[in-house]
Amino acid sequence: MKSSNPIVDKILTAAKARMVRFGYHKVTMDEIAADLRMSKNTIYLHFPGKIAIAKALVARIKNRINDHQGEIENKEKDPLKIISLNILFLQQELAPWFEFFLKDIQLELPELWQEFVDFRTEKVMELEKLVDVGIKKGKFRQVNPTLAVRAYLGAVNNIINPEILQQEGITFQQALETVMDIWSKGIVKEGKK
Amino acid sequence: MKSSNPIVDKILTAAKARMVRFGYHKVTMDEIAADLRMSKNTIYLHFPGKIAIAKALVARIKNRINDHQGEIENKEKDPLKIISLNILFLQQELAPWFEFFLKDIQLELPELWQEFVDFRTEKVMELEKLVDVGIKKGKFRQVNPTLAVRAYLGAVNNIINPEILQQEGITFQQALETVMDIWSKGIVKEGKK
DNA sequence: CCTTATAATACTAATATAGTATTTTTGGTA
DNA sequence: TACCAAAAATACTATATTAGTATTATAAGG
Repeated sequence: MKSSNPIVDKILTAAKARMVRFGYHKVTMDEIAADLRMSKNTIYLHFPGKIAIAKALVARIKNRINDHQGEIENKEKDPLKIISLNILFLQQELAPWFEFFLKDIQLELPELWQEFVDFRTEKVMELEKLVDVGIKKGKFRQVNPTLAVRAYLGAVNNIINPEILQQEGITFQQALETVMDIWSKGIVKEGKK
Repeated sequence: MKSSNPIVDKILTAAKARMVRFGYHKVTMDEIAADLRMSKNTIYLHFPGKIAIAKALVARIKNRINDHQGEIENKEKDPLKIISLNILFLQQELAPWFEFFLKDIQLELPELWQEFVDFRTEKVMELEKLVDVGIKKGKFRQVNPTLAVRAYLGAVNNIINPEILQQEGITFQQALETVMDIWSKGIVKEGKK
């Protein structure tokens, strides 16, 4: 993994901070420079333009996730735990980008958007394989792995939300355990089906 | 429920079609007029401006959902079924707006955004009460109703997706049944816990 | 006090678009 | 045919936005 120029890194970090919140289009080069207390010219010294920043951001997130990949599988043996940790990590890293940044990118830089989506699909498919293995081993019920993973992803996504956590007076970790609990055991009491 | 001018209705329908896909900001009055093969002046005859259209759209969706409210409860008795139908309807009606339109509105017309979010919260809370009743009656396990409903909403949201349905070769209805199945019974085989 | 790097500032040139004004077309009616 | 709305087509204005560049000011090191 190539470690990049620290200034380049600072620029990307500042760009990410804004673009994740407001989208690609609405963030101006002036704002990024102001955040960094850096001249706009200095930014143009390291990047040929705004588009290059978007591309670098996508490259960075892909690297980040790929770097962390595989660590979990070495430490955990329980397939439920492996799935849970993977989904947690994926959602934490990827979800923020979809909210605003990728909505803009989808319209303004469709090739880059496709690259991001393909990457995500690839990662999700790896999770589906894990569920599939669980089914084959007789540990899971005969559910559609794709739908099961998507359902879990959506559920986690909808609960990683500071507002709700605060409102419910629970920690992030507790919320995830609850979702995992529902996903694995369901909400219906046994014997009541 | 007041039935509005048919021209006003046409304008709103055209505006919705675009704004749901591209957001409020990116849709121009010229585009709406072109879609309708109608002069822009005619639009301005019925609406004082673009903002008024956004407000009317929000008002219309609220009316629509409120109108359909309650029908389900009269027809169904099984709480699981009631929850399922309610979540389905809510997600189908509301989810498309969040994708692009509300992202823009959140930044450009925050009061209107708040109105929409409050409305949604209100509806979700009604669902939580249903889960709560299920728990009190001993039909459901002792799960956090808020998280359970959010998890379900997120799961449904992540599966209402033409691409996935096609890829899996299943119908919309089948996908919903799967999600309901997982949500109620979990993915783990009984006796394997 | 000179030099270099970068911050601060100013500028340009292109683009977009809400809203209005004007002209043209159309379809109904006498 | 001639007239007359009403709405479509077209043109225009006025404003805002902002990527990218050029210029000037400032500060730190030698």
